[in-house]
Amino acid sequence: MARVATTTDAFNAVAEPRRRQILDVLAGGERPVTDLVTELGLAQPQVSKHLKVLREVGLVDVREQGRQRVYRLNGRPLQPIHDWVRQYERTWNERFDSLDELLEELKEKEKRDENSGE
Amino acid sequence: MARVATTTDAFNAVAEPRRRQILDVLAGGERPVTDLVTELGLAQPQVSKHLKVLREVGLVDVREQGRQRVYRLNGRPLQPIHDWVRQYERTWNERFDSLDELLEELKEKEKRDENSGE
DNA sequence: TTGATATATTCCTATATGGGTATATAATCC
DNA sequence: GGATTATATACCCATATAGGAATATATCAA
Repeated sequence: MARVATTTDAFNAVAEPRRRQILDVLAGGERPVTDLVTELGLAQPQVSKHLKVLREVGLVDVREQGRQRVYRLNGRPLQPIHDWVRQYERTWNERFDSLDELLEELKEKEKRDENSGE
Repeated sequence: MARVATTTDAFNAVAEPRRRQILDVLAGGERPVTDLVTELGLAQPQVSKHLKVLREVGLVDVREQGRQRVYRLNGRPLQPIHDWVRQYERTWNERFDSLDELLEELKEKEKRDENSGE
């Protein structure tokens, strides 16, 4: 098998830097494709193809307006990424003071002790 | 060109679900490869290859212990992902009450107005 | 109708990948 | 030393990219 499809989930869709750029632009408000083309300095077909991927994972919505397709950001599919990464925040952040994180720490220690006794 | 290399950054390394699984296990404390093999139910060479990718982006560190290689999580490379995704939190979260986010909102509106007048 | 503009789709190609399998390497035990 | 255990690497293969280029499709303008 090859790599997981880019359209599998937001994790994969967003791994491509161009697609993150597109979302970053759309974060500033909805845009027709041509705007994205000029702002990204990418060829039009490539932009359309990236938009297709983003559409398939639900990260953007389209609205037809004359001959233009206006794309709008929909961040919801990013939430699973946020949730997953957030669990690791304490691994790079010194301060972990909430009760929640303290409990996480304890669970970690438990598992570590279990494991070292083999 | 093909897809961006998995070893380019944490975004790409972590897009593969198996590698997220590995990190999830390592979040419970450092582990030798064999433990990961049994916990993931994956073949040993595959695990080693995934670990190599994770090593190359700095998401894990290794420590030699006899004939074992004990892998340990290093979450720091995840921070850019966290930072990027966090900017989109308001797109799925109803409550955005901080001044910071309010300013973001205003900037957004500005750009949107600029854009609609064309 | 003809032409121009906006966007999507198709075809091409090079490339990296992920799993499978076999093997290399190294440490440990007898 | 020889056997076993732990891990990494090499090789093969099917596959899905991402960009490039050309073209299809649709809408608007004159």
